[in-house]
Amino acid sequence: MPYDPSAFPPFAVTVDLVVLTVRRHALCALAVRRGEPPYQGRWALPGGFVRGDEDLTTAAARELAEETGLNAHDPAGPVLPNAAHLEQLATYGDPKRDPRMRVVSVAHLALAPDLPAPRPGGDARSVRWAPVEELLDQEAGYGRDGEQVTPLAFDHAQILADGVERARSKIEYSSLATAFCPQEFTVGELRRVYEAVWGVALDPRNFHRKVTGTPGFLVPTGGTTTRQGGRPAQLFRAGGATLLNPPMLRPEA
Amino acid sequence: MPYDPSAFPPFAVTVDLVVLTVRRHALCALAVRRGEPPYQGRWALPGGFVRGDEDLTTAAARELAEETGLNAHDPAGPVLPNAAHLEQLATYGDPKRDPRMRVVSVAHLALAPDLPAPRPGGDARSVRWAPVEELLDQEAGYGRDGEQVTPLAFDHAQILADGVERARSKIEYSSLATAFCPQEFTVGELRRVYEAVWGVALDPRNFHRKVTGTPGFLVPTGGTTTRQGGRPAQLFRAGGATLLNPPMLRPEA
DNA sequence: CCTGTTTATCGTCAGGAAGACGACTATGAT
DNA sequence: ATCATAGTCGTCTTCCTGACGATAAACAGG
Repeated sequence: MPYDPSAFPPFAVTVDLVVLTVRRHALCALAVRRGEPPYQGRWALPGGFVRGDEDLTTAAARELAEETGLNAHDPAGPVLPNAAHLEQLATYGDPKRDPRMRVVSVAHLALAPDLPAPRPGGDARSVRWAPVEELLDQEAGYGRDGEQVTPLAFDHAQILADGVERARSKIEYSSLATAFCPQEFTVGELRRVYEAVWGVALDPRNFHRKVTGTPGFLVPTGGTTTRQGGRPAQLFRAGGATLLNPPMLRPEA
Repeated sequence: MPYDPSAFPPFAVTVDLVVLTVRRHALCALAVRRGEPPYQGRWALPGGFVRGDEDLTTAAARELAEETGLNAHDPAGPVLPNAAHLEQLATYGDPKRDPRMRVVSVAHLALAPDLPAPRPGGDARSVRWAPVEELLDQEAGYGRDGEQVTPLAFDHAQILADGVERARSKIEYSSLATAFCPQEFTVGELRRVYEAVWGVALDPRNFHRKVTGTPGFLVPTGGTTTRQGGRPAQLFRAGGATLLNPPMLRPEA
């Protein structure tokens, strides 16, 4: 019964990317403006077709590089300067999600540090970092700079919401928040990542105690910096630990 | 560039199911024997093609019903007697995972209580509950009853391992362990679920304090049972809570 | 130079949760 | 009657967290 090669409906398979970063104390996602129907002129998540000989993760990494110039971080390989965390998020396959044909999209989640160049990819006008709050709040109407904000194309609002929720919960029990930081960073910078992703204020003293007391989370590099103003802060790199035990606790209310 | 309808490679899309239950103090998964090449005679996860007009979750629920007679549990609907938890697990799309053609499989995870009828589905000889340890340990060679055990077909060993890991971590911070129990169950039965899924022994006194002290986890029904021998135990139903805060802690070593 | 502001870092204390484990209870089996 | 088996309630110690006081090291401006 299964696998009759002559009797299965053909699908198009795409990858869509939720690329998150923290800019100006806000969690932002990469959005591209669609140049053709359907949803012409609307913002959408970057993505594209999976090629015939390509793995899903490979396709996602390729799209990520095309849009941002970021390399997917290979846990086995060396630490690259432009490395982003990349993982599979979920797969969306409602028969009506694309009006033209049956498309199944394997969404991926990428976490990147704040990029010096806002739009290193191909065409500049149609790619931007937008606060996720702005992209998800369909009632907002207008963004920060007066640009009209309409709901994201296709089911991308749902995909983005799922990606944001994944990131919010995953930084609780893993060291993934460091993926939002440059290679060297301070405890305060890491704290501001948590505050931006969770949208809450954290006590600097308790946060400092927690992260410096978790073995393998942070490794001091010896240097200090004063780029945030105030007293110089120690610089750290991400340690080898990936799972935090006990986890960071996200405040309730 | 994206979505040129004439220029995308066609894929077959399937759903594969990791159906877990707890039988005789062991975590077991549903396996079907393949009747045709490739991997003829090997055990595999149940699954099948997604139909042309069908959502992914719908396809998974349909396959689950076909193989086990279980209904997928709809959180919004009433509590059905034969309801299993069903959620999307991950998607597997290596170009070579099926030697015949390009197949992308959206794996789903289902958790079911121990079924009175071991193989309620279609053909009986070729479906069985097997301890996951047996299915995943490719060196085992022979199962409990002398039946030869070979590695699962395709990449199903990886899919099963991912599903088991998802279940193991998810019962930590959610009330999902109750999906392995009948509608009414005792604290001891719930504890044996945790012990089987995690493969560890838990202190009955601390476990009792924890689960009865977590608001919304368990609701006493008033009845008692002595089906486990010993002193009669209170019967409970699953409460409304889905997230456990603080979570159950999985012992380290 | 002194003062106020900002950020970083250390310390203290009370409350809650978890692991270890003793004690008692209510069944059925011998 | 005695024992074995499960279930349930308590106690104690330890660890972690949240709240928050205090000090340190930079910069800005008068």
